[in-house]
Amino acid sequence: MKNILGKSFFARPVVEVAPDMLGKYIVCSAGNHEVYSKIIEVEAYDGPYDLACHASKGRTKKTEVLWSDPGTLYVYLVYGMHWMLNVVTTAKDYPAAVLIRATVDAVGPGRVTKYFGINKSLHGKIATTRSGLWFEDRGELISKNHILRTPRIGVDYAGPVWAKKPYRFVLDTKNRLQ
DNA sequence: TAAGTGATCTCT
DNA sequence: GAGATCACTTAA
Repeated sequence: MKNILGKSFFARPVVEVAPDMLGKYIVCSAGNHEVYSKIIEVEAYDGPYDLACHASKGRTKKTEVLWSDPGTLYVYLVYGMHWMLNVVTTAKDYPAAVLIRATVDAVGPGRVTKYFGINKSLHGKIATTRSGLWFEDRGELISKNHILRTPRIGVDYAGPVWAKKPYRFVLDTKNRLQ
């Protein structure tokens, strides 16, 4: 069973979408074949008041994609060398996104994008059609008991409240095997 | 543990 | 234009 995740999947509060993405697959078309991998770790960034979310810095040329339709890809470079892959969620004109932090084949957000060959060319592209990059539900059921919640990584600057929000979702190691 | 790397933002 | 700041990785 391979169901592509559509706009309705992403058009929900980001703290609901994020854990639901665990166990789903990222699929990326590469020439005449497809590269895919199962998602095992994500983080949620929720709106203009979340100081860890880029949208809290204001709507700029860099961040404006966050205000796009749910299912839009938000890709940007950090530390001059690592691309981060995010998916816009919730609703158009509400800036929230899920950061893909790890798959079974690539642990670490910078390594995920390297594994799939992702760069700025996907920034602003829609992820709900079978072109470029999209997400699939391959029928793997994930029990809530197997999802760990922790604070997000690398966002200490966001202040005591937002830095501590348990917006990081990790699939229990026993359930990572493909 | 710290260097590497570059886009972007916040002052001048 | 200069300086600071990053949702990180790697090698040591």
